Amino acid sequence: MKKGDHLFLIDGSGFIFRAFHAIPPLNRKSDGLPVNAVSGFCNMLWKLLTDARDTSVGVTPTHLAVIFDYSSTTFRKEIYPEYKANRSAPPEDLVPQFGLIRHATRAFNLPCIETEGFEADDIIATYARAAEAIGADVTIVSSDKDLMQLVTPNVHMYDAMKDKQIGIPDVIEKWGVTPDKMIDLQAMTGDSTDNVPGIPGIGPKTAAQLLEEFGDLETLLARAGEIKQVKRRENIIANAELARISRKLVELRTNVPLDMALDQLTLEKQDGAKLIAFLKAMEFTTLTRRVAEACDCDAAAIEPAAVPVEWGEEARGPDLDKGDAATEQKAAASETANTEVSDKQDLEGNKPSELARTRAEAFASHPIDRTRYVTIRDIATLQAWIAEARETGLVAFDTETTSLDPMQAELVGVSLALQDNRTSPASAMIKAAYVPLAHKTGVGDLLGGGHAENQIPMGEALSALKDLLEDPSVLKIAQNLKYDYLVMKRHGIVIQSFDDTMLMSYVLDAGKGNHGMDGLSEKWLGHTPIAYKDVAGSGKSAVTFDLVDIDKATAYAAEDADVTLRLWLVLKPRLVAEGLTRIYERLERPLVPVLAEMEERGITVDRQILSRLSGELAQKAAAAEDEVYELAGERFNIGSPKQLGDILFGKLGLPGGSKTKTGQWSTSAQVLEDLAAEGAPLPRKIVDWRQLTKLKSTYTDALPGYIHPVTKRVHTGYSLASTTTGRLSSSEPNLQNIPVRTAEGRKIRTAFISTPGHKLLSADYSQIELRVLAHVADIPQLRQAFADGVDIHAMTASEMFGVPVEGMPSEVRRRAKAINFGIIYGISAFGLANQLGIERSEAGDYIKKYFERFPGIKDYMESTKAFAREHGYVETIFGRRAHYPEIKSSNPSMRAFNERAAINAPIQGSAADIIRRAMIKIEPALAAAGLAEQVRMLLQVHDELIFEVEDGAIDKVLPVIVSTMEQAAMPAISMRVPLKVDARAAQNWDEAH
DNA sequence: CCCCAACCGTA
DNA sequence: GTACGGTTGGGGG
Repeated sequence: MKKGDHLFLIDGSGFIFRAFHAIPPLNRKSDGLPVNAVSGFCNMLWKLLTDARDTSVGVTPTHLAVIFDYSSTTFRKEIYPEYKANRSAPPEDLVPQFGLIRHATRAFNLPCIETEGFEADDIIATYARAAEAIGADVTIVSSDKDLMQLVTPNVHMYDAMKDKQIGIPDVIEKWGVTPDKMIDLQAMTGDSTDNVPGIPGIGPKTAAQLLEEFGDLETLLARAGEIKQVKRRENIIANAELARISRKLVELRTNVPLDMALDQLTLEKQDGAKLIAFLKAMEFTTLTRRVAEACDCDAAAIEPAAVPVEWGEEARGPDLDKGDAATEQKAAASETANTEVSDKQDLEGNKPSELARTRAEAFASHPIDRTRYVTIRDIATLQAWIAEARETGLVAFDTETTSLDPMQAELVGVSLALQDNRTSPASAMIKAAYVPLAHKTGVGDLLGGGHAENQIPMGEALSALKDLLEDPSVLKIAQNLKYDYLVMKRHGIVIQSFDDTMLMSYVLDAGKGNHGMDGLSEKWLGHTPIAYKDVAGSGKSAVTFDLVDIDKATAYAAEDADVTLRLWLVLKPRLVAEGLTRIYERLERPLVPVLAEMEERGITVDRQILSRLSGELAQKAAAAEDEVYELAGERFNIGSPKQLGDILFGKLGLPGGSKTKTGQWSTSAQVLEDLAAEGAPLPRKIVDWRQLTKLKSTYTDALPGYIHPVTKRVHTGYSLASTTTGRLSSSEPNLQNIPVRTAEGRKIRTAFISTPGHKLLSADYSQIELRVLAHVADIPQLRQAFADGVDIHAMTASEMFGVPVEGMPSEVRRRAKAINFGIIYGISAFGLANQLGIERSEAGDYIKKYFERFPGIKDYMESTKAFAREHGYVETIFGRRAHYPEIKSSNPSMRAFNERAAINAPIQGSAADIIRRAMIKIEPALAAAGLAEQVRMLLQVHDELIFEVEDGAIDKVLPVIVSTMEQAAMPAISMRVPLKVDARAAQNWDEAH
């Protein structure tokens, strides 16, 4: 072997397990012998031997060996007798395949290597290092994390089942550490399948974080006293020795005595007849035919080989850690394709944080070049792009449509961006294209223009795109994917495997401005994309995108995909570096399809009811208006606070209350109520008029305009990334602010109805934010009260004022309730005084008293503020961050405002996280109960979920929903306070609530 | 035509 | 005192 050679080391035991679980066991020989793993193994080998160049490895091997485990009694047992002690017997159908795979290896004329006392991984490690020392390149065919410690610039891994190369950046992105730190990481996290103990309570994320901070395990153990988290510190100190043993278990030996020298692994010519004989025995007809073609043999003339099958115990060497189906599935599910950045040229960053920077710099030297964009006008070219996306496993994707409303939008074209691996440096080169599908000609033409020429027919293009978008092995990257998801879903395409750069930015930087593409592009790429209005015009002259010239459309649309891919390359490693991957993957990304489906379903709103209410409101408002003019002595625009102020405080000379920030007299409801209390009749009428006109204009008049012409339902849009705390927001229409507090307002809710044969089911969390407060601040009395299910505000009042709960005056309870809410909002004496209509000094006394009774609350507030000042953000109980960059402002009121917001955010945000988790879990929970078909989740209103349920299924559905919601924090967080959910079903939203 | 302030609906 | 979005009036361009 010499410099420049390429050695392939195949982890035979690992592959067989992986293939066994990945390939359906349908694949049996006619006599019933299961051969699915053997089949996968043979196909993979053939592919690598004949056209490895066409896989993502991209090179042809000069040397190759298949390595197996010999037995499970290795030196590791001596270090730690419990090593792999908990493994279970392999599945019955797998047992005979171990022997068959060794036969297969020999049939391929390949070295079949195993050494007693050592695991396959140690042999692989030894060969890899030896080859590397000579200057050869190495590809380890395996996706086992235990081998990732071997990855270097010259040693790659290759996941044959996903056709994915794993290099340094991939290890970093998956585990948050460089490959050389993998040993330390595994030593800390342990491995349940191998029974490697590790340090209890330390998972991959924590381990990566600690390694980023301390450098390596030994340093960490030496300086463990510096760790702030008490429990973590104690765990690490107590288990230091266990960690050291674990390290010995996971560190691979690179000095295993080798039976075959590297030179003996030279790839030999195939013996076609021998291979075909084996393949025929296995009844692999397709592969037999291919091999026969390739070696120009007559397969029919070759007799199947006699292959002995070992069913029994003596079948050697299953390496069970690779065989834990649950582990494998989890890995496959959590790993939605990692970056495919090739690092052949550049040794990209040693830390994820540096990777983000390195890439941003790479983009600076390869700025966006719109002249390179292409317009795809024929199906063959589109197919070629799709094939390339399959190779790289990564594609940025964007749709162009006729509307911002995904329920109305007509698809006009799609754009794609790919990493171009043939250019160098690979990390910086991206190619992008636009596929026009429904552009029209003749803008300004009276006939409205016809279909533009040279566009791929919509159906043909969609069918090709469907294969790509639904392929789980290709990661689709989009900005605000929910939009594209809905548009494509309406065309029968359900996007699988995706990332959303908007959501990544949101998870990283909530509270630091918007997460729109143009802003992110400026911020991370220093590039200003073409403005939409420069392409489609604005205002009266604006046209829909189908009327945009295709060349202009290409520049605009392809750029969007290009920018999106570049953003992803920068944001993905940042997510890892900041330890936020989990939040993104568990709390953010899974909500995209959930919300998209809620938006798509919509809810029925009864036009007649609203119309009748509008009439009633119009009459009442007109009557109120007349009375206002009567009392004012003249007609004026009541809706103008300016004119109203002139009447009230000028003409009538009523005492003005507060002023607005522009110096106008305030005419707020609060001010008017105060004036009414003084006995003036006009202010009361104004308040009434305002309520009536508000209900009419915002709700009864506006809602019918949102009824979709086809579905006849109202489809709100949810924004996942527009609040600082993690709440959703709803718009067009906003269905999170439908009136409920007044009887008049509640009538509007009666217009939200279920479809025939169904009921609306409303399930809402009771006092969720106070419960979260009791949990995070750990207040014994509050915890007890919630555990006992008593009236929380009455309990608070009783504690503070010494009044027994029995027979408590409602005013006393009201004050306690206001204080409880005030606490959640980051209380101030000013605000509380305002709320209760008392003196500021009195409010201050209440707060003081409250802090005396519940000192933990004060502690929580102070420590939250200190945390916010130190880090610039606060965290929810699940680790979501809300940033407050102005928390150190020199402006006292600005600073105080930020402090209150920072105190509120973990409470509001944790509650938001809990309901997010519930929303993600609901569908699977219902499906598990066999009820998925009878229920549709329609709306979310911060602490409430509204479902449409088939009449007959309500009794079964209700408990599933209630318990899913109540258990939603588990298992991530075990709440110190129970969560309580109330649920009810009725014909309309008013009665259900 | 666009933007802001004021106001008010929800949790 | 926290977090939103929608409507209206009104001013500036």
